[in-house]
Amino acid sequence: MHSADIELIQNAFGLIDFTKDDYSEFYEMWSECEFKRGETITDLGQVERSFYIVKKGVQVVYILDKNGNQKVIGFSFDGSFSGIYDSYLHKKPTKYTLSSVTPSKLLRLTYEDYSSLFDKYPSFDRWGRLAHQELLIGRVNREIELITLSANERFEKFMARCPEPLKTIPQKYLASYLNMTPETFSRLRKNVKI
Amino acid sequence: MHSADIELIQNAFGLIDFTKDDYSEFYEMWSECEFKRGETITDLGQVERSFYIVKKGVQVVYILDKNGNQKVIGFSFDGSFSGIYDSYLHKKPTKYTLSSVTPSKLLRLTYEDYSSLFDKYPSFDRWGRLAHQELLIGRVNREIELITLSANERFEKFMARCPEPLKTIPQKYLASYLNMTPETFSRLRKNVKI
DNA sequence: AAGAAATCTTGATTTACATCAAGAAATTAA
DNA sequence: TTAATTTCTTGATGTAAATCAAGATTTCTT
Repeated sequence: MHSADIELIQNAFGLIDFTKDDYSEFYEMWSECEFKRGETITDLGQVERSFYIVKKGVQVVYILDKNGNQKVIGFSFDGSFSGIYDSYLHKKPTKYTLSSVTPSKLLRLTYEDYSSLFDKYPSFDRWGRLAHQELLIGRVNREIELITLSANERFEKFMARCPEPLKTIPQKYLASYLNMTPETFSRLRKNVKI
Repeated sequence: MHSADIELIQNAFGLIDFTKDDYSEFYEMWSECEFKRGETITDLGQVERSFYIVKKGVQVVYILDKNGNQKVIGFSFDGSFSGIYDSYLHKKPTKYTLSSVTPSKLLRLTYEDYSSLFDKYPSFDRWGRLAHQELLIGRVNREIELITLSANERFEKFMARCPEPLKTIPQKYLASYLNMTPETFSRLRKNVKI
């Protein structure tokens, strides 16, 4: 475990006070893995075995609708968490696919290690409460934008705050995340208010 | 504090082991309040001061879109939590309105008492982590349904699992929650696949 | 119980965005 | 570099659901 990785982990778990306890056992739980451009990390029907921190690259979680179209649920990239969370926590086959959009390096934590954290280090429950609270609020905000805004408004609002790593991936993923077709996305980009 | 209320609280905080500690101080934190049919509980622009457990009645959280249409984000009813959560936690004016659809009795907990819980009773952090985790998964599932399903599919899926208390409120609220107009909802009810 | 208010229904019309199609541009792989 | 592949653009057309409108029904209020 290199110091750069330890720093990455500490940043990802920002609400934990890492000066308080000895967390060496926690750091040792993580192992590195790599995925190629376009590689599927966790496929539909599998049980998610890992919780990830992204070292490098962009990953996408999508679901297939009944016409076989990919519907992007979310992204992960440098510094953020990744994985298919409900499958991981409930140990049940996933409806989603986690795919590596660009070549990626991830730090992986198994479910067994993840769950052991909360008994081993009491402060992780506090982290979990606050982290999930913020994730929940973020998800509701996205839901509001999907419900209340037009395609054009969703486009403009998203582009105004688009994280740097997402500016490098094919636009079809952003279009899908914004719940519109690549054609619509393309037209909005040219500022043709459709 | 009556024993029926204590039972209600214990059920709402299902993941807490109430046999382990003395929670009398916790029970005493709650106070009862009532709202009339159609009464606004927390209005747009206010800071939410309360976290609620519903004793009786149906409440709705909605946001106004730019045309002034109510967009229903969620419901609460007998036994569930209520309140405008992000405003409560972040102490900032809300974009939403919390309104009492039917005459309601709620048990209220102030933010000060809520936040004191986690230091007073360590097991509440565990509760918070797991409760928020499940809320998050539920919210993502709703998002998926909004994105991947047609109005007809959303209607059928929702009606198949519609909680009893919601069967008594005006259909326009359900329609809005399903992100469709009352007219569309009405047509789907007659099984006219539009 | 009667009147008022809100809600629901049904049909006609509109519209935002999807779909289809095909060529242009960019990116990847050899 | 060049061919192959993927992605992006642009126009023409289609459609699910919204909007508009107005009468019918239900629910509240007194």
